Amino acid sequence: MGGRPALSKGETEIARVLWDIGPACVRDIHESISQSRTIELTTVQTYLRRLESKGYASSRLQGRARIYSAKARPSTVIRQTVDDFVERLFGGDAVPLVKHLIEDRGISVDDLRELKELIETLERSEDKP
Amino acid sequence: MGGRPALSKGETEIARVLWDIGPACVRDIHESISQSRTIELTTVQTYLRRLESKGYASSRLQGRARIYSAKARPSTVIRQTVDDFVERLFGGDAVPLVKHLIEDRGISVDDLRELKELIETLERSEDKP
DNA sequence: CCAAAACTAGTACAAGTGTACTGCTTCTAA
DNA sequence: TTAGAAGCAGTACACTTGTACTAGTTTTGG
Repeated sequence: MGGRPALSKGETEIARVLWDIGPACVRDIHESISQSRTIELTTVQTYLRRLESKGYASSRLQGRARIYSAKARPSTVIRQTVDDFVERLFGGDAVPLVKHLIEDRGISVDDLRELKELIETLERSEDKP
Repeated sequence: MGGRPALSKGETEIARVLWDIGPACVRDIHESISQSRTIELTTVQTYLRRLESKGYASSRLQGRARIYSAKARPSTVIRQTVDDFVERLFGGDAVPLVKHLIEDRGISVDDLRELKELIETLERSEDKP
């Protein structure tokens, strides 16, 4: 499929920020991440370079600064990553994972209701295809 | 937390087999995996050694053969792995992942019903704690 | 008894990852 | 106008991971 090599943990962290704050320079990303943990600016720089070389980001020089933008859409990346994860840990069956998540994850009553509605909608649409 | 280093992809594959078929020697595990993909026996051996050194398995010699047993319970490992995963990809919020899974994963009508019941049970129990 | 089979322990090694330093260049403020 | 800040590209390096070979040791079928 996508052909892109999978993202590592650290790369995913950076990609999320990039999706979040949109096109940004190294410093912006670094600042965003620094709020939750310590990391060197040059480390962020390395990740961004790797993201670009794997095809998940692109960059252009704007004046003196290099601006990075996400290239793959989050939904695509999430899909691939989740596929892989479910395969790895549950042999491809998503149901046990869903159960684990809703049972074990302190999901709020409101969210539960919303999920239930989502399920009901799906049931209806699969009932009469 | 748990102190154990995280499992890699390949290690997880082996650990799942170990949970599945219970204490087993290298050859047993190898045979089980060979049904779905090609892998050298010695590769399996290496994985088992690594599982042991990371604290996820233990082994004893039974006669000439070394028998490996899982040491961590699946639920524990799954919890840790899922925690990490949700954090990494969704900033700790499980709801989007659940949505993705039930919307996008071709879950059967029967399973959907079951999930709905699970949710209803949870709603009731959280309603009056 | 002996060659082949079954096992193990040890070692290897390239690719990927996390983390970061260095050194060069261009702005900018005093 | 010049020293420090801000950028960037390049390089480094130890650790992990995936994958496997090799060389020994014990067992076993003929």
